[in-house]
Amino acid sequence: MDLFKQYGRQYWWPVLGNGAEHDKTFEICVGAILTQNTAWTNVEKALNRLLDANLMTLKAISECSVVKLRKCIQSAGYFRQKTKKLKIFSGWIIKKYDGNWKKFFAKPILEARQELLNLWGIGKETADSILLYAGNKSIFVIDVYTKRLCKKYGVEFKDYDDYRDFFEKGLSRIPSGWSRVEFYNEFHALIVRFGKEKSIAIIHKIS
DNA sequence: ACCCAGGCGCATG
DNA sequence: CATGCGCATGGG
Repeated sequence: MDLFKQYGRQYWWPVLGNGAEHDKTFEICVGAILTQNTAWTNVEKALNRLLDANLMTLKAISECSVVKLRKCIQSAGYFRQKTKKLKIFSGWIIKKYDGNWKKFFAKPILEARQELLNLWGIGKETADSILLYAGNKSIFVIDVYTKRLCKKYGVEFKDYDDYRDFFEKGLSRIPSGWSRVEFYNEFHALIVRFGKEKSIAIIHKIS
């Protein structure tokens, strides 16, 4: 909470306003995939290019040519892999859920998570980001910053899911006025920024 | 000229 | 099981 007082809301996702009617849930998923090991500034450029090209929809991405898609997302790096990832992801949600997010997010959370993990190109962090930020599911997202923070305080696990349990159990009391989802969202964002700026701040009593 | 960024899949020992 | 490596761009 000290971090929160210091920095305030981070407003991570959502999202590019830009007036245009596009699928914001999808935009979050695209961002989650494009930002894999990549600076967000580079991802933003790619997202804007996709918007400008009217490609920020499931249908458009899954139907557009590989060459065109690559050009749009080039700035986000690893563009060959990421093009494939976006196409696989889009094709899957269209085929299995008629492109209807509600149908997918209606599933029990762990089933939904596993299904994401079964897709090529979606690992645990990306899956959890999609569930939390796109699906508003209460899943705590772990990334390198979170692990670094833990290590600093002498907490280490070998498995990703052990970190996740640690935070989800440790953060059992949610501050009043916050939903669990909002709190996870904000907490994760703060950790990332905290890591970036190497600020001195204290998170106590996590567990 | 390096190093890093909101990872992941795959090959190797 | 657990490391190691390739993937690619742009900013410090």
